[in-house]
Amino acid sequence: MSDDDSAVARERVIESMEQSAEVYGLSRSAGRIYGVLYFASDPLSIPELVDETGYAKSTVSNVTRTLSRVGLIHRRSSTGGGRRVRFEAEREVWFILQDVFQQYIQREVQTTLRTIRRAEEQVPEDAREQEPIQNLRETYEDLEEIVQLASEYSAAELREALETYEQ
Amino acid sequence: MSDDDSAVARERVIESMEQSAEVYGLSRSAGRIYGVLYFASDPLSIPELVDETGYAKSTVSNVTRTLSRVGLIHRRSSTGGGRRVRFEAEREVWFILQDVFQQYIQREVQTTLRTIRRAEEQVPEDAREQEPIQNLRETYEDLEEIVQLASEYSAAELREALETYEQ
DNA sequence: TGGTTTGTTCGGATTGAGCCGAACAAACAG
DNA sequence: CTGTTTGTTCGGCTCAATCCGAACAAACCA
Repeated sequence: MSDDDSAVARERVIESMEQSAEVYGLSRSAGRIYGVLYFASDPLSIPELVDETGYAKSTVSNVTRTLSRVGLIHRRSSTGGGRRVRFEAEREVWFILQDVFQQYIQREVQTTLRTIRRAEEQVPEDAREQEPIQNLRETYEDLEEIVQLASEYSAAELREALETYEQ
Repeated sequence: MSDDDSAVARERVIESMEQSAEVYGLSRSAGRIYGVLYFASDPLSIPELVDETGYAKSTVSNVTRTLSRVGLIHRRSSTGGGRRVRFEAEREVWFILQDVFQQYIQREVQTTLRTIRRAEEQVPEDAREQEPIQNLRETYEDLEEIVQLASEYSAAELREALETYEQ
């Protein structure tokens, strides 16, 4: 029966999202809730998400908050200013990856670079520590530039930039 | 006193490595042990690492194993085939990042892509699930190609590829 | 107004990761 | 051969994350 096939396929993809969520530093429940919203044809409320996922109301409440903060889903304050809140998935996966990129990698690279630079200023000229710190700084400067540029391109542009390089 | 300054600078960088380790899915102890080895002028044995880091012998043993597996440090079986093992840091940070890239991101992208493709084959032609799965697949195909190409370039090459694109 | 639905917040149970110390195994030194 | 050094493995402790249920607050409905 084709309905079954659809359901199975959908479940497979959602399970895959659960796993991906862990890689991105989120919980499995976050992956599942995002997945359910990704396949939903309309925005869902918290009770509906409770039905679909089997998680407790409190869990759904907390997870939707973090997912909204990170930009994976969007809060649609219900029409009429009512209390009922609905959530919609951000379906442009590339946007999500860019966000994660910026919020995690870029921040990480920048703070690391700042620390390295301060350390490099502090270390005496002839110290044994000077060279390794300098090497570290140079790599991270490359990295900062790469991450900066990469975050500005779309997936297709990025792909093309890499494919056409080295003529 | 310049020795102090060196020590402080070194400690700052190592603390930064502790933090970075967490981002890469490793423990803080892994970051510190790598850091100590990164600054060491010679390869260090487990007892020496215990002295330098303050961690228990068992912790150092376990952490060095995982760090070796991931390629962050190298096991130097002692001269003469003795039992004593020494560890040396991989100091080409870009190599490390490439490895992490390949072992985590690339693997993750590929397994996800495989799951998506299987799901896409299974889902009926006219099902509501078809389009979102197809979108997902297309993004991940771009992503796979990007990650593949990026992992083959050096930091400088990658930087240049992005900088010269679309001038 | 009183009852129902929705969403948030709190405390607690469960689980897993990280680290430790002790026991063990293997190599070496005397 | 005996004692020491080195490295691994095992069980246990602690802490943090995840999730749950209950209590609460806010909006809606009759």
